[in-house]
Amino acid sequence: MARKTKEDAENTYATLLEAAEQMFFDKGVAHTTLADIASAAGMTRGAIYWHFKDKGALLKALFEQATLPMENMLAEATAYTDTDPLGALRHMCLQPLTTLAGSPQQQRIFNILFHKCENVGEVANVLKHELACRDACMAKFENILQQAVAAGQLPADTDVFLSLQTLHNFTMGTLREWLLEPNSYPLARAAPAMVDMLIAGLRTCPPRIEPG
Amino acid sequence: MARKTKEDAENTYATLLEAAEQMFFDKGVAHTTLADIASAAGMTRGAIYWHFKDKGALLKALFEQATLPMENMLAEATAYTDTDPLGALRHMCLQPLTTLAGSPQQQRIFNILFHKCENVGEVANVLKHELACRDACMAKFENILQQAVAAGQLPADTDVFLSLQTLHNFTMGTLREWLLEPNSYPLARAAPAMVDMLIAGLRTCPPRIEPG
DNA sequence: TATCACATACATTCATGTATGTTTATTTCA
DNA sequence: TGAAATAAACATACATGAATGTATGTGATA
Repeated sequence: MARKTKEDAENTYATLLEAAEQMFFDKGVAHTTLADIASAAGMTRGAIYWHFKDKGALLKALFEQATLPMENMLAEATAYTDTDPLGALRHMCLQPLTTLAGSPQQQRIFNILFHKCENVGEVANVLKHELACRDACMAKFENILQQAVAAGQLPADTDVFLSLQTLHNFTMGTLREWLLEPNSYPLARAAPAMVDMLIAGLRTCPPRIEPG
Repeated sequence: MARKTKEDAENTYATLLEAAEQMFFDKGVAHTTLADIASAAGMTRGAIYWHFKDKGALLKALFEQATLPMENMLAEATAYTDTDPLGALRHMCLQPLTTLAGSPQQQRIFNILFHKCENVGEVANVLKHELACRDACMAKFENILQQAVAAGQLPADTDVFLSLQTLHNFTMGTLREWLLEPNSYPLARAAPAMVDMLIAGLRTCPPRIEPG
């Protein structure tokens, strides 16, 4: 057609992102063609090539929406200072689980991340940013764990690194596995019990620094 | 070339599988062409089309190698009868972690499973078998958990289902995350400490059956 | 009137599937 | 037993379709 108003253009930009999200979710990143996305958005590939360089740029724009909540969590957790490290830890473990359970859009995006894309080549490059965000989160986590040890909430010989890994692995695994069958159990209600169990384990039998 | 002896043929079959494994690992399932695989195996696509119907059949054959250890674990766990359910549980949680840590080939295959393929369309169909195996494992797990409750090793009001999910999520998450950076820590040595922590949490603060 | 925001048309590449060729191990039969 | 026939185990060649990127067209808007 023709030139639209600036608002119209931004609208089609968003529409294209939504269509991409839907198509990636349905057919996987590698198997969705730009024609698929354009068609789902009710346009042609011309619109896509106008707003994005290629499929990789589309994916990157899509995933950048997903890192925002992570960064929010980071900022929020920083507010929780040293009054109750273990409580902060609990909160930080819970946060991604409950927010995911409450946001269908995040569910689609993380479903794409976990199950609908290959971590190779161009996509891997896009995911570098996610990894950086993850590392920042884990650094924060480790910091809080150390505070918990220092505050006497955890045994002195706790292996902070392994504790960190355990919590992280559980969290990521829960996100991934729950997304496979979101109706198998209510994540938002179940998450507190799960996390409390982990923290109880952390207090009674934390991973110790191994000799050798 | 021409007709080889039967042994030769089986040899090329295995070679093709190895090449596919390597290429899937390097470039992802969707982005590896049959020409890539054939070339890596030192042959042409003719060989592939002779031994396999298409790429999906190749992938299926490759993944069937991966389910074998799972089924072994299942059989092995069945041997552990009701003398010590919690001990059996510990063993079953540990098994996949330690075997993965010890088998480079399993590491490649599971890496493909987790990070190098899209769970959509044809591939999703191939993975149905894995899911079925997983379900069998989880049923066994649940059974053992119930035995542990019955034997008094776990509180009577333990939510067996949620306990199961928690352990399962941790296990899958650990496999996935460790494969992203296998050198970040020695999984085989770390796994016992991690699993013991989880089981301690299970004993001291298991997920309870929620009212409502 | 220029340019924005697309749609349309075109050229190219690439992967797939199939059809056919080729060589050699088996089998068969005299 | 030995030669011809068959069929196994691939390689090669070809046809097809699909996806991409780009080039160009076009109508509204500022």
